[in-house]
Amino acid sequence: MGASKLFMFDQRINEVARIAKVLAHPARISILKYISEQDGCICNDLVDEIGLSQATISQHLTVIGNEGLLKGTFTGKKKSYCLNIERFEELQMLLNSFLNKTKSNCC
Amino acid sequence: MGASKLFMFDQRINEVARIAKVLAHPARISILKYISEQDGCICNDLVDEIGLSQATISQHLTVIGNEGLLKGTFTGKKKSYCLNIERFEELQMLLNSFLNKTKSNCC
DNA sequence: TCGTAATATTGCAATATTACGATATTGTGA
DNA sequence: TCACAATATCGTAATATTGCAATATTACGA
Repeated sequence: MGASKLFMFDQRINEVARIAKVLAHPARISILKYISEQDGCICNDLVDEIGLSQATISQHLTVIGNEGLLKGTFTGKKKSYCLNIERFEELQMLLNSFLNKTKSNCC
Repeated sequence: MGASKLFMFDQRINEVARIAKVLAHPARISILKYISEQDGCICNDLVDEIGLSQATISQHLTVIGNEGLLKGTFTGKKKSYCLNIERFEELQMLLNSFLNKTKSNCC
């Protein structure tokens, strides 16, 4: 019942799914978009921009961060987030590697 | 509280998230992988292959199908699923379009 | 027509995710 | 040190997803 039979899938497959999960919520897409547009940004900007509560934004940032997609630096009491481009590209490549392999043969 | 504040995000953003959501579960990744490897396949094969119940597999197939990723043809009482490559590539392009735009500027 | 095989749907239980108020933490400047 | 601003974490409610047994549907062959 319920979820989490993840154990039964091989690592590669779980990895692709995990990457996709980060992108699977519009708030996180918005956050990534905004961060990239701002060339570094701040959580509170996101709260204003996206219109979700500070707690919720912070939570989404954690989800994105857990996949290694963010570099955050404190400047004073504010935290500047920006993309970890290397990791970002790595994930994009993993995704595309799966997608390309999948579409290569078909009926 | 809880979920679904999707209305507040623009269409483009919701679309990317929706695409990612299809890929956000290892069972669905496995299904896509298996279908592509088999050059057309059958639901019951998937049940054996993936080890989830027939009902669950069928459900996942519906999720994948709702994004237009499957073409199913009945041959007798069996249903042959295969990838809708055109749609598959379209989604891949949408994803990459977002990812590329996002990573292009950074601090 | 019946029985059977393959797939879909329904109903429901278990989990996971999302959201937010309240509170904690951390750093700054007075 | 104290008050304040920015961010993180906790607790909890609402919603969504996942999974399966049971049942329905559909198509075939006898």
